Amino acid sequence: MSDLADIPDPLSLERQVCFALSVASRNVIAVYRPLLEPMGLTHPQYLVMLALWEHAPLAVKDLSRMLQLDPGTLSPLLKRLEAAGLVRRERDPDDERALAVVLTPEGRDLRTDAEKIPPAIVARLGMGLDELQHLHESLMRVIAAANAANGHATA
Amino acid sequence: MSDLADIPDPLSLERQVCFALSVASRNVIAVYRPLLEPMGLTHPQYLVMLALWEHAPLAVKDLSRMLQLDPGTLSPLLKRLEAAGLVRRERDPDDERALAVVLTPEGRDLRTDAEKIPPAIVARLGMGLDELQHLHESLMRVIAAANAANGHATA
DNA sequence: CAGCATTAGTTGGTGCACAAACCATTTGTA
DNA sequence: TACAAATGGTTTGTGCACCAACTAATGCTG
Repeated sequence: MSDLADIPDPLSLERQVCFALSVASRNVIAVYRPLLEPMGLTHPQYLVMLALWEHAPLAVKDLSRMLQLDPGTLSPLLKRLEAAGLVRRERDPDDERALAVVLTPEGRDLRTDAEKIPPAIVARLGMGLDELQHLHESLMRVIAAANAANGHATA
Repeated sequence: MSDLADIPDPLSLERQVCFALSVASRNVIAVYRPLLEPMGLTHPQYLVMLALWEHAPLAVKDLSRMLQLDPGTLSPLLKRLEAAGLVRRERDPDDERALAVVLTPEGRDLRTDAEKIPPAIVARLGMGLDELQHLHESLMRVIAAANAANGHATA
């Protein structure tokens, strides 16, 4: 008679793949929170600002592709950023459907504060840069694998 | 004159740490979604069921510690699981404050379906088990580092 | 050029996540 | 034994995240 207690539990084992990923994500974001809060940003808003500092102006479609986020998620988020005075949501004159999200001067200036965040995070985590780099490579492979599994283009 | 374009952008570079983590988490959960949906479970609910299949009965406090989730998140989630007929929320007779979350027969039976999920995920991702194992170890180190940074006990 | 499919964004609904305020039970102690 | 502190959960409010349905502008094709 097979004793279930003897078999290494696949549910317990595999739980670590998805579970560790979501816990790591949430807990690392929690490290960002006290640093972002004085800037008046949430973590997703911070990511949007990163994209804009690098590539503004951007359409919702572009942000959606870069951040791999639903337009339905970005739409209200961008309105909050606009209400905070960091961005403006204009219409692209060449295509009246598309939005051109641009930075306000205040939004541009916030970059100075944001530059202090990465070193502060690394210091708080107390992990080696090489290990973080290595983790990043692993994550990129998982992202590619998940995107392929979800039928997204490999781009 | 310093040309900013020449400097490797710390904001763009570091973005990968937090950003890759959240994208990987969301996109891997998206791989689970079509498998969990026919079971009537969301991914967080699946994690709660995993904990219960292994350790029921559990108090909200125990689930909160195991899954590293706020009690305020678990409370309505457990009510939805109860509404779905998978768990019952009883009172611990020894401590009327504590809840004893127990599995219903339907909740217990669902484990049979759940056992098909881990291999299906691995197949869909198409990644080697060794690489997943390696990723898991990296994630555990990040979780420990983040917990330390957030002032949690190292447990 | 008329009409239909496509594309860009928004809206509404459900559910997760966190923080703060709150309530009830227990525990510790003066 | 009364009462204050601590503990276990719930509630409320804000903000993500996804999906499906919708609107408006554009493009394509007969």
